[in-house]
Amino acid sequence: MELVREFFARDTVHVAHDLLGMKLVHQTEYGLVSGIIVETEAYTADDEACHAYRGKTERNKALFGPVGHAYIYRSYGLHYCFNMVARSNDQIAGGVLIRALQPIDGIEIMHQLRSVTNKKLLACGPGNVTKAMNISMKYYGNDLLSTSALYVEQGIIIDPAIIVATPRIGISKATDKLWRYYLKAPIGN
DNA sequence: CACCCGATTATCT
DNA sequence: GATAATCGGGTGT
Repeated sequence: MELVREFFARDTVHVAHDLLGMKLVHQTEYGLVSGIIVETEAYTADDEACHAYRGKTERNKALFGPVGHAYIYRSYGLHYCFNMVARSNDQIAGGVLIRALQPIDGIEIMHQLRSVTNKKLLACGPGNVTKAMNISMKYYGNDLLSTSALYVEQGIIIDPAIIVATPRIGISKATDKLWRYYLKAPIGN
């Protein structure tokens, strides 16, 4: 079951919270890989830690584009990080960083794409999510709600009681905002 | 136009 | 725990 566009046309922080439990699917050249989203972070245009904070550039333009599309950027010149564009009508830009997945389909493929065997660590960390899912810049700006190789769909229902909010990781500004969400307990299949 | 540094991670000690 | 790898915006000359 696919998500509706309106899901992403809400406050970025709410979307980041609600994306937990959703399923990210990628039809790769090696086969189908998918995982349940278990960790996210919200970034909005009025937030100093957000790439869109200083205005629109060639690199971050997707954050200003249509909601439900992909924003992908290179981090530290080495890794790729995957975001979903989400914002309400009164926000000019915003996105949700996908920090970790619980692998569901194509676990063998992920093993080949990465060199770790521990399933818990397969797609843990934003750079590792893109590596394990084989997501590259070719999906920059792609619609994640239309039928294509890379999309999100309804996953499992998460008990709000097991969702934890903490400051975001790896940033030096706006660390007072509790915009990182993850699951306190591992989820069963 | 040069310099600085980051929404990170693998690898080494 | 510390550090290298590596690239393109942002900032200020």
